[in-house]
Amino acid sequence: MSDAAHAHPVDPDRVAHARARLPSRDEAAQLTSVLSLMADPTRARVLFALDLVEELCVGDLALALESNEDAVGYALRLLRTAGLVVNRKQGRVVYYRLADGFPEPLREHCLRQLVVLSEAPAPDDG
Amino acid sequence: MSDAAHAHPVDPDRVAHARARLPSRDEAAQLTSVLSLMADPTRARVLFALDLVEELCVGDLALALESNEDAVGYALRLLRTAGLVVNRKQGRVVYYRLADGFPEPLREHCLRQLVVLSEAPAPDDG
DNA sequence: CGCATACCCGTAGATCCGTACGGGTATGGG
DNA sequence: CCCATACCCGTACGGATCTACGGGTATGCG
Repeated sequence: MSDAAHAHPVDPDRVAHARARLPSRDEAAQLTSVLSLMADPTRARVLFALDLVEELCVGDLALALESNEDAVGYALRLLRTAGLVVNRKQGRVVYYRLADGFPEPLREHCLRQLVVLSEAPAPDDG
Repeated sequence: MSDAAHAHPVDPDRVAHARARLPSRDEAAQLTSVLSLMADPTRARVLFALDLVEELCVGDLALALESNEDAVGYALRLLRTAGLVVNRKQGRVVYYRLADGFPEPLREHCLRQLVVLSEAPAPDDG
């Protein structure tokens, strides 16, 4: 029977405590959707690049990432739709930069911090 | 032609600058894999719950999340494989808690901070 | 020893995501 | 006016990811 958990909570107190403070599944989905946007190599590197040089057009972005325009274009589409980046059109060229309201703690503590974390491997399964 | 970007960089200087400092695609994949682990409603709530009450068995976790054992079991498997949570077996019951080396900044600045961010909607596409 | 519980694992199915491709629009130059 | 450039969009395909299901192992109880 995998469909249901046990009927007798082992720690009813802790279950109630967690249950009361836990974000709802809908709230969790909302905040994880933001996280999902950075949880992709291409998008993460796009954000890194824009953080480094402030502004870059699509073609240069593809060059900097050693990627192609398709991948970068798709990444920018999602980032733009989410409002994490904004664009400025000058002639035929479209320049992208991080949005003014780009989450500072997210950039500082997620992206940059994760570089450090990825260098510290996790212990094996128990 | 979507396969290649333009041959003439608009800002060769910025391209070179970004290219030199950018994490490689492999490094990016490694750090985004960590991010991907939290970028799921079930796993994020599991981590939230364990952060709140320190220790919880699988069944109680499913109760607290109002989920089923399958979803929680799968979430714990990935979290455990990645070394983000550890388990302790007492009799038939398996208790889970956050790993000792669980990234503090990740918990503090990603999970908790994202709750605030999710409440500030992003502007529309430009 | 036989049964129920608590959890784990492997597999199949559905669903989502990222990439590749073709075509379209707007700008700029000859 | 015609063509090349820079970028965007819609579609189709391959791959990854999550869920659901059946079965397996270990513990505790009578």
